[in-house]
Amino acid sequence: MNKFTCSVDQVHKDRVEAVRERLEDPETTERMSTLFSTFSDPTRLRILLALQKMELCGCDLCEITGATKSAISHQMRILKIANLVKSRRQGKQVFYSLADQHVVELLKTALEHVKE
Amino acid sequence: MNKFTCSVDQVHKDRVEAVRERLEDPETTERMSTLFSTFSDPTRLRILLALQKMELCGCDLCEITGATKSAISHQMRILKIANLVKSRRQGKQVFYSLADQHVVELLKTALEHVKE
DNA sequence: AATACAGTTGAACAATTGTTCAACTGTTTG
DNA sequence: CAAACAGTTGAACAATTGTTCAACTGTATT
Repeated sequence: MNKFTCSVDQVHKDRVEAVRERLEDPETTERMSTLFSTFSDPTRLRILLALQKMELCGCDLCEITGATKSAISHQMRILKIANLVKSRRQGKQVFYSLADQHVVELLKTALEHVKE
Repeated sequence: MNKFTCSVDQVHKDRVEAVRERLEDPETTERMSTLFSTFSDPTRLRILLALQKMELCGCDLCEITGATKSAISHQMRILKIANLVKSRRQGKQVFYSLADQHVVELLKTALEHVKE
């Protein structure tokens, strides 16, 4: 017997095949899981929720989240790579804002879910 | 100077206050991040996407994801605790299905996002 | 009653990851 | 030009977490 799977002859070969055909491709699921990962960290999530209210600089985000400048900077890098936020420099400060409307929609759907 | 935050006297006390008032409470953000975490694992995500197509037993999920029975079982436990899937036993097998419609909506929104 | 199959459980292990620390760059102000 | 402030960077550390392994439970079949 195969160690990694069950003996499929006995269980729903038809169903497995049908699901396989309709299932999203590996690249898509990989992207989706990465997207969810980005939203799953408490600090990043609060950053996104805060930026949903208004544009904010790094120090504002430190104050709001209670994280250090370094921690915020590391997280903003991840959020920028994920194309979830954009930034603009104004003098000594860097202002961050949400990159697109999809973010808002995902936050809204999740918010509705946790509030039942 | 406070090691954990910046010297706020110099940066947007008004903005920080405004965001603080409108920001979702800690319990809500905690729940949201937990929800996103549950969706962020590739195996769990593919399980959810598969169950979106039809009800499946544990062995079907082994075949579809390529994971062992043990790994699937561990993940199903997490998904059940999170109230994302429900299960029913039929003889030797346990059939799983999505617990509610919110899951579908979240998957749909994320899917739209990654497909641009 | 014995065997086979589906699924569960808990401990151990490896991999990932968020934060901290220290040193750094860039911009403004005195 | 020097000091102060905002932010960046990379290495190190600790915590979390998904998988594996081995032993187990429960159900059906012979």
